[in-house]
Amino acid sequence: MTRSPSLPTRAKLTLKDLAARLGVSAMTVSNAFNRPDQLSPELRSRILRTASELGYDAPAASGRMLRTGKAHALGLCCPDPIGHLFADPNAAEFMKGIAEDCQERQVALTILPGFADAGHSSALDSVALDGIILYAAPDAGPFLERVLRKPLPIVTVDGKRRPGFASVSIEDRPGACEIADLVLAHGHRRCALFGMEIDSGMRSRPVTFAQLEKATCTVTRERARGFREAFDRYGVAVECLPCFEVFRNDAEQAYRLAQDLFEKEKKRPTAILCMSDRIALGVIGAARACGFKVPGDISITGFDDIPGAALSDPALTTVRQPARGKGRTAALLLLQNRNEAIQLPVELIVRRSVGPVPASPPAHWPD
Amino acid sequence: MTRSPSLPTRAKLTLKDLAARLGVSAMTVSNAFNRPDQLSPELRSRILRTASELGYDAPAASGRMLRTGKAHALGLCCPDPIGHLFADPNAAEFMKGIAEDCQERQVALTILPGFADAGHSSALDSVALDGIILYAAPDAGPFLERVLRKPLPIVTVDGKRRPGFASVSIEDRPGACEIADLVLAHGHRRCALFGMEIDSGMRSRPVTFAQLEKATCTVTRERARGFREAFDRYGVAVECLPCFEVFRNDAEQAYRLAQDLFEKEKKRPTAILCMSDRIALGVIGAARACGFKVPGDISITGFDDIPGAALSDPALTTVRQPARGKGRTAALLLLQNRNEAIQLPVELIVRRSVGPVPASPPAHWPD
DNA sequence: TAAACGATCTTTAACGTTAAAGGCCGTTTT
DNA sequence: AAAACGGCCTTTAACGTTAAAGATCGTTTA
Repeated sequence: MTRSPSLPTRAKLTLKDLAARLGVSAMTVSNAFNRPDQLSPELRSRILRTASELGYDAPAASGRMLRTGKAHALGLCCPDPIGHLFADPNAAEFMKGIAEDCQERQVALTILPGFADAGHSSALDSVALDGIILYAAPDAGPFLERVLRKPLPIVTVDGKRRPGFASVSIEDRPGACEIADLVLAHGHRRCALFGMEIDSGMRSRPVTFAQLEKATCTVTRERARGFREAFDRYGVAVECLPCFEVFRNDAEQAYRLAQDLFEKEKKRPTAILCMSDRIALGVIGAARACGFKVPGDISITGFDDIPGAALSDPALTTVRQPARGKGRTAALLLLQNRNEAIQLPVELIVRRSVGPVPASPPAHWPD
Repeated sequence: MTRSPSLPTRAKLTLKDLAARLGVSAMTVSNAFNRPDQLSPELRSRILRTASELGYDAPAASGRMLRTGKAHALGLCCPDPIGHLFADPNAAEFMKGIAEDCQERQVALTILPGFADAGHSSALDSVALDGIILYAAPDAGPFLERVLRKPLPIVTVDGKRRPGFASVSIEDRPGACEIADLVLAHGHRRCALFGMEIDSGMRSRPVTFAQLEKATCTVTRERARGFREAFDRYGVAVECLPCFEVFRNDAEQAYRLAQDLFEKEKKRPTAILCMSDRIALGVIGAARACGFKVPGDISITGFDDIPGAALSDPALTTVRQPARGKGRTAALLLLQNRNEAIQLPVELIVRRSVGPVPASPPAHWPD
């Protein structure tokens, strides 16, 4: 099936071809497209008309890029599979923020695929970009190294701050501390902690608090430390709390881990602190599936304040982070070539998922 | 703040510079990166080592692109603001599908910004791409024209099929017909219809069925026609049904329109057919806010089967479309340069949001 | 022993564009 | 009348890369 039998075949035309055809210089044709003030209106319209007739669309981007050095595209690097950016509501909000800026400035947003394997064949080297947003990268690893070597402006988001690179992050630690404080102030002492991934190992599992605190994933680590600050203040030994690592921030995995916890754990937590709303939503689901009332039997908190957090049942008490603002800020730093480290504020959002410690434990729970 | 004071300043190095420094030809350096079999391992490692020392990262993408003609990127064009792609669950699933293919083939996914205004300055002309996925484009308009003129492989998704262009769509009409049939088979006759946008006018409003049927937005139009087929079969005059256009498929807008309908409309519908799950979810919310039971008082149906559809209360009866498969297929057609028109099947998913016509109308509803 | 070969590296010539400088000519300034 | 100017178009020279063909030389084949 041919493209369009009626139209003149789109043999690849260039500025030069057009120029030859018109009897003008290539430069003049270029100017017709890019700098209307550089030639007479008549000639310009003649050029554009002929271009249109011949099926010449516009100066080729690749030639222009080589010459001008501008790719008109911002790259987004993310160690997780790309689908994650669309599946995770918090990531999606972040992307929306970037997208808004890109839209305004007429710059494309290029999502880079993760690595297939080693070797120099990765798309990272083949795609033309004006800058890179490195999202949620772990503290180290070959992926990171490769990206950081790129001779491009780079801004790291939700990652370790690196001297010489722009960065955007949020108040992970203070936020975690504040919400843990809220839970502790309600009298809870026996708590369980659900965190995001610790490193690039792909699994969900029970872990120690120390492991969370030493996560190579910055966000996990910082939120863990925030939790510790609050627990320390109340004299609660954080090492004794049951902790869990949830792979890729997935609600279902959190659901399963929580179910396990509810079924097996002897010491019953009266509150569960989750490092993300997605996890919290999964845990709430598990709690209800096991017959517990939230917050009557168990209090549960989240982090992020994703759009669904207010709509859950019960509405989730959480820490709001400006995910979209994070995206806008990152794009802005890149587009304005500003090398700054910016930390955005968070806000405690008290809804209905935290209550006082239940007078008596749920009947069917072993004490 | 300088980038990295300790490293040698990243003056822009080229293959040539490196080659000169090493005393070899530029071609050999190029081969060191791209075709290891073309030179001795010793020389290659010497080259790579020196490159690393000098801070030469990899052959510049812009040069490579010009020479090879490959951009290693697929473009995504969407007439709506980019944020939509992340906000709309169905669009997000579609994007995930594309992303999966891109990931596998190590191709980047470039999201193009919509148009700022007229003129040739749009990113569409400045960004290098290997192909374009045109998503949910209306049947006509300047945006469309511009995109279709591009001398690139193009696949239209959820849009009008055009001779000479690849396309991917789903069974919108049969799906709509089938679910309308289900509702009618339950005895419902007095129905209301909620559709997506009709054209690029940005508003939500009551419309006539004829307007829906003539929408320039292909999906809206096709689903309307599917509805008509079913209603015709049952001898129900579709022209008399209250219809609504919901701007940008937004749940909140649907909520408001539905509230209006419940408050003002004399003839009370016993069923509401929505052209998307998002709309349906909004309508369900409005129904409950007005004190109606679903499906006790009103039956409500959706379309798409987004992830949230099964989780809503009541679980939504809807038509499942393979949104992710749509994405994969589109990317595949582009990457394999296949010029085909593919229509993917849909499936009726019966859950709990459709019931029989209530024996008596809700007490507080005027008859 | 001559010819063919393979491994390794080099040379040449684009790929399509645009920044910068230059030429030409009619008009205005001094 | 010479000089300066501005409008309009052209020339030149990259931008950084790689496909294709060529050179060189030691080794294998006929």
